[in-house]
Amino acid sequence: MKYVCPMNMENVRAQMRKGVLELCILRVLGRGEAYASDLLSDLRNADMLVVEGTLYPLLTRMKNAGWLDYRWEESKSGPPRKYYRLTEQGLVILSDLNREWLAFTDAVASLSH
Amino acid sequence: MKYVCPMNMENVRAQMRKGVLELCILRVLGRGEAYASDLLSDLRNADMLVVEGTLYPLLTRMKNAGWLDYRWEESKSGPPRKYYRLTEQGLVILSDLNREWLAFTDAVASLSH
DNA sequence: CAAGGTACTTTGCAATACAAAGTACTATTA
DNA sequence: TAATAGTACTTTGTATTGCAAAGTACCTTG
Repeated sequence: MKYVCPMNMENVRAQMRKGVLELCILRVLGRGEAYASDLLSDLRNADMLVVEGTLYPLLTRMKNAGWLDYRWEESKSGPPRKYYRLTEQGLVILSDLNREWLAFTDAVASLSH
Repeated sequence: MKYVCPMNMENVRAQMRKGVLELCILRVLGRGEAYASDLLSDLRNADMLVVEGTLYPLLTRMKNAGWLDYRWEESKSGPPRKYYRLTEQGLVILSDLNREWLAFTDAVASLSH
């Protein structure tokens, strides 16, 4: 069975999003703590389409890396929520990634001509 | 064996690059035809680290998608080279991706606050 | 207690970047 | 001409990870 290349615009858009998801999550959390649904709506409002199956594992990875931690909070309308916030290390990473992102967009711009 | 999260800065940088590699390649080819080594040095000059094992399969995928084609050219110092250039469709895709990239950087910027 | 909504988790698959090894052509040098 | 080095393209195997979809669990409402 021959491999078929799924090269198309929507796929490329998705690829772009992948690379900066961490940065985007850190940025949103830089505004204050939030739980997964908050993050999902903030990211979607910014046209950064994300689904649960992507976000939850990513939050777990970032938490394991020490960038985030969370506290449980009871909800009036459902199960308890994990409210994530930046750790001190997460703040440093956010600032590193912001710098990285600037350098990166410059690099892409330099290829325009 | 427990999965260990490789969440670190270098990995995130690599993720960022992945998403825009197609765009960068199209941009370089927008300046004129080029073969793989040309592309590698242009991309590296722009700090977009890429290795052969990444570039060659990607060029093949883009060619299969109809974005690129190539012609063979003899070389005085080695085996013949595949000179890639944008197809008409590739030009359209490049302009689409440029627009996409603008919208995308705006979206990321909107998350800053 | 059944149904529905919310929140978090898990599983399986597909896409793909990369390292590393492989194939092949040309020029140089002994 | 045989060996070596340089260049160019290809292939293979592995690891990462986004996503769809299904699963688990908690809470409220009728």
